[in-house]
Amino acid sequence: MVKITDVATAARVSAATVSRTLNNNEKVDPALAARVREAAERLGYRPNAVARNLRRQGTQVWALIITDINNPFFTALARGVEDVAQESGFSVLLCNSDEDIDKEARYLGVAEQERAAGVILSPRATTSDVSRLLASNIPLVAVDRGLGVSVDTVRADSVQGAVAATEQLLRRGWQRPACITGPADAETAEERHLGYQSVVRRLGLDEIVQHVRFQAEGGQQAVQALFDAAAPPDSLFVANSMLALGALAELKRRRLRVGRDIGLVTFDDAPWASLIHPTITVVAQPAYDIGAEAARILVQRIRKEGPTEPQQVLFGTELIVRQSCRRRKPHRSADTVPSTS
Amino acid sequence: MVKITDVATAARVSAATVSRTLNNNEKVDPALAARVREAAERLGYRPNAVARNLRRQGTQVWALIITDINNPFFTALARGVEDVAQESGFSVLLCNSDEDIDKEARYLGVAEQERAAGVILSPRATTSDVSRLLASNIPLVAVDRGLGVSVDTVRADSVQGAVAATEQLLRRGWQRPACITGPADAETAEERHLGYQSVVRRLGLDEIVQHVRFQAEGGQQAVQALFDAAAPPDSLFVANSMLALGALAELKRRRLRVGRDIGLVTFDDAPWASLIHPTITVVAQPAYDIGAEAARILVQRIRKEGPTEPQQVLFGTELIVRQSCRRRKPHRSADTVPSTS
DNA sequence: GTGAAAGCGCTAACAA
DNA sequence: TTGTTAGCGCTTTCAC
Repeated sequence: MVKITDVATAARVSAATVSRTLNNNEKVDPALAARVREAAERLGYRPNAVARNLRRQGTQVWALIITDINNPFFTALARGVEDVAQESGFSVLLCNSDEDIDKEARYLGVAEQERAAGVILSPRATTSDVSRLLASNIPLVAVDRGLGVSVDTVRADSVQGAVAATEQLLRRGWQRPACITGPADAETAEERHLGYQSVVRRLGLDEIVQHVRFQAEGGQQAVQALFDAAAPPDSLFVANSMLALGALAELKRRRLRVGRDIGLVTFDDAPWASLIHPTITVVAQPAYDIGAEAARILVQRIRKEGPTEPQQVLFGTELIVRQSCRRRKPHRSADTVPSTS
Repeated sequence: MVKITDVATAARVSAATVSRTLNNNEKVDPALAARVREAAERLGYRPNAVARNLRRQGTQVWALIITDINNPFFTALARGVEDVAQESGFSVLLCNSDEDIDKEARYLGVAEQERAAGVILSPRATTSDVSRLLASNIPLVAVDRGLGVSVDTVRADSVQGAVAATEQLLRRGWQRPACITGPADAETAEERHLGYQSVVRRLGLDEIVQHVRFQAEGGQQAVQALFDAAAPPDSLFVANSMLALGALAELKRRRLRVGRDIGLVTFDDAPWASLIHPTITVVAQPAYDIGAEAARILVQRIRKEGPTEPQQVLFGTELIVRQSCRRRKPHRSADTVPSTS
């Protein structure tokens, strides 16, 4: 492995000059600089980032810890983070906590030990322990879900989105909507539940809620539980697209026809939502923008610019009405049915 | 930031003893060890991994560079990598090259400079330049796609899968299958094309091929081109699920009914493939296993175990027949049509 | 079994 | 403008 002193020797200058040239920090004599670059090129020199990080007491790497790499919401968010990071000279270490509090803790530990320049975290629970990170003065931005402690947070308005979704079901004439959501200690799960709750309570309807893991299997289990029960719902508000995947599969298995026998609205406009039959009515979140905004805030924190108090950014959501919330019978041929929305 | 000397002072021992205790390498007097652990705990000491890496001349971090984070195939593969890495004490830095040769090069550079313990790469093209990495003696395993140079490679048998897919279309009575695939310099794209080609040539059929970007937009464009042409195909073999997403959207827009007007088989069993209408016939790859196997090989390389010559692992694929390759008309109500397969 | 001391490769303060 | 020097925090001989 060729190192800086090898380049220095080859270019007949000191290591400091090589460093200065390659970091083009200070003015170096063009002739020397040329010799340095030529030597570095010829020897195939790659600066050792580990040594540089140690000396500089800091890295150029972020940890982005998300709860589910299979969820298109998070991959879109990750792209938003990545694009802004790239522009600002940072690399992104993407970690999948898999909705597992231990994995999350492990990754937070790695981020701390590797002295990440910053962390963007989608917390598994509001009680996720980030105290060590804060104690280490590593800037942290929470995305999608908030934390018990006060940190920069970027998310969408889950309550409002859930209200809109539930009201849409009722507007279409459904009368017994149930809510399938994630674990109660995950902020998005609870807020979407609360939005649903506020609507059904206001109208004096039964509150029917299933808390399950935020994964396809959870959605499947929830549908099983709901429709094996004595008084099944007539429609579903589903809190994210992974749950929807499982729920739809199970409904299909039971030959319950969405948009006819059953109404359905789900959070997140997954790529397949407009493709399946019937097309799915969704509450879309600006996932990419959430990630990009979180990244912008993180850059500010690292550079110690901007406001000192924690920022709270709340994006709006958009209800995209498609076929799955319909109640009346569709035409004969499903393929040619225009959306009734 | 508390460092090892602070712990040493607090525990009234030397830094060396703290290091030995915390790495439980050598035998340390239990009494001292207890004092060290107590002090480390009390002060909230976190070893600085950057310093450790420099001293040890190596890291515990892998770079996993994939071409599309939105593609469920790659996220499943990533989970396979991650699980094995975790078991073996490594962390995985996931990088999304986004089918962009420059981004890929940038990430390869980062992996090299950060002295990654190993790299798993899904090469954008067979000509992707990994020479620097090899020169730095960083173990490299190619996944999904091969490279021009001879390195450990783990992938599925694309040719065989493409042959099976194309034959399935013909078996169902389709007579003008087209192939929608990725850029010709991506190995999977070309092999899937070749599999298709071998079948249509053998039968003397027209070879109708669209090379596009391996993304949803590409699939859309390909369908536009194919069906705006003078002699459109009657069926499609699509080389991955992202292309399929775009192709299906465009077919839907054109009111071409898959499984009736148009036959379709695609690579990759995406989560939505069995959910949409009609359900999609796919060539499934063992994505998780490919990732896990690549990770196992990488561990071997890092530990300098196992065979010295490059390993080539080829997984089989599985044709899962569903509705989208049908030709005869389905029953009236699409929801209750049983699969004809 | 423990401590002293060297040094991983780089950058930044200080001298020249 | 350039070189000399110190030192980032840790691990690992080497001597005791």
